[in-house]
Amino acid sequence: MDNQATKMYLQIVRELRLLIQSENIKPGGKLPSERELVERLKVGRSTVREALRSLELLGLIETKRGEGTFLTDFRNHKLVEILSTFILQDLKTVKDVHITRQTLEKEAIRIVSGSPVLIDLPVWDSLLTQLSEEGKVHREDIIRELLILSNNRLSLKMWFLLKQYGEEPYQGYSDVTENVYIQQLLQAIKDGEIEQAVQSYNAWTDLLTKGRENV
Amino acid sequence: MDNQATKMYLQIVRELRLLIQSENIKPGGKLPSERELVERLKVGRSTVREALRSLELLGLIETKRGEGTFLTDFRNHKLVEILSTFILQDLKTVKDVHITRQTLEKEAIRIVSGSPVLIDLPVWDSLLTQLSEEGKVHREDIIRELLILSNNRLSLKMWFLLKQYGEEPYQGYSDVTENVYIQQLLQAIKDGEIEQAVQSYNAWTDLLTKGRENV
DNA sequence: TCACATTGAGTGGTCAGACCACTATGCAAA
DNA sequence: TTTGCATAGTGGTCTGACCACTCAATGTGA
Repeated sequence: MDNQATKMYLQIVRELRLLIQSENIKPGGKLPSERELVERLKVGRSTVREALRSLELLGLIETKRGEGTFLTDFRNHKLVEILSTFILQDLKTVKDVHITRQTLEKEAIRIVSGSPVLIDLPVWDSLLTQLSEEGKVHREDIIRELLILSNNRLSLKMWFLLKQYGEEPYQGYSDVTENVYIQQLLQAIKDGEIEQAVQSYNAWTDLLTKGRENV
Repeated sequence: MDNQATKMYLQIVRELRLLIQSENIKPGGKLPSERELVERLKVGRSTVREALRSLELLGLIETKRGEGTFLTDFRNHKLVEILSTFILQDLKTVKDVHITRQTLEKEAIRIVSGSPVLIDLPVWDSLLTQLSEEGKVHREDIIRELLILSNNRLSLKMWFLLKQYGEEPYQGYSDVTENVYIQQLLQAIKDGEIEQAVQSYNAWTDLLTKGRENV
């Protein structure tokens, strides 16, 4: 019936976004019933429900049996609002996604490197050891550790989202050069050398990005 | 059949996690087909699909028509736990919002200051003039200009959102000290002195934030 | 009139079955 | 051996049917 590459339920998620906007449905407000959405969007109910379930798991909507579906009242949960734009709207420019993501990563590096407590954690030595013994450490493992330690859940959450919705631009590019940068980064963090750490990060990232086209 | 308060599809999400663990399905690995899950979990296929769709929107799984459902290629299944935790309870602090926002602002400053083209724009002189003549420039005007010039729509959008949904911690705090920092910032941008610009920004922001803590 | 019980419409929750579109696989034909 | 095609298996979608629940209109008895 529908050869679209984009899956129907994602289409519906977008439609819902527009609907909420055009009908000015506010947090706590009621959305059209599933059966009404079926008519208006000309899709099956199960498909509508797949879209709604996804949004519910994300905390964007709330369903009450016998009553209806409601926009989550996130007056106190602004996080959700931010997440919703990521999910509901298209992040077109891949480049923007990558840069923003790198911004978050760099800030995490700055925060961690600037914390006397965090730079003394054994994890850095552990990673350095792994690097020298196994010859490889996954980029994501390091970055994730940094984001988590920087202790900003909002940033961490955004990072996850950006990571998911922007394709991974860093291919398995393991070679000696990369390992040097990684080692520099880890060492700089250990030493609390903030700008040196960022610089190593940049060099590392540039190396991995270079393999790609002039995006 | 099921009067449980917990919704079935959430139950299935949990079951899936257990299943992944017990069968040691690794990232990239294949999950049981929808029809097999129906038999094993004794539920309807649409219910299974609701659970799968949610996980897909979260980026935890990936589905390929004609092939099957696969675990997204994460390094650690710890990610799943972390994400789940986020979904279940959204602990956010206003502080996180502010810090994340400042991260975006600082990156914009770095980008603009590092661009020979951007630092030569007349807008900086214009703002400096306004500052000396009128004795005041709105913080938001400057920051917005920076964000826009940094030419990253995603960051700009995120910034707007954070600004809108996180309360504004910086209110009319105009005094001589603040103007000094603003002037330093603008001058540093003009000169292309990246770190000096960031430093001025930090001092400026600290000043405004400090005034608020006493409230 | 008032308080309470009943009923019915509307809504989300779940299930079963039916197609469709796509993919991989194995077997038969060249 | 290589090629081509039929087929089984998979996700994608739709339909219709119940169930469980909520709410408000309705009805009923004191």
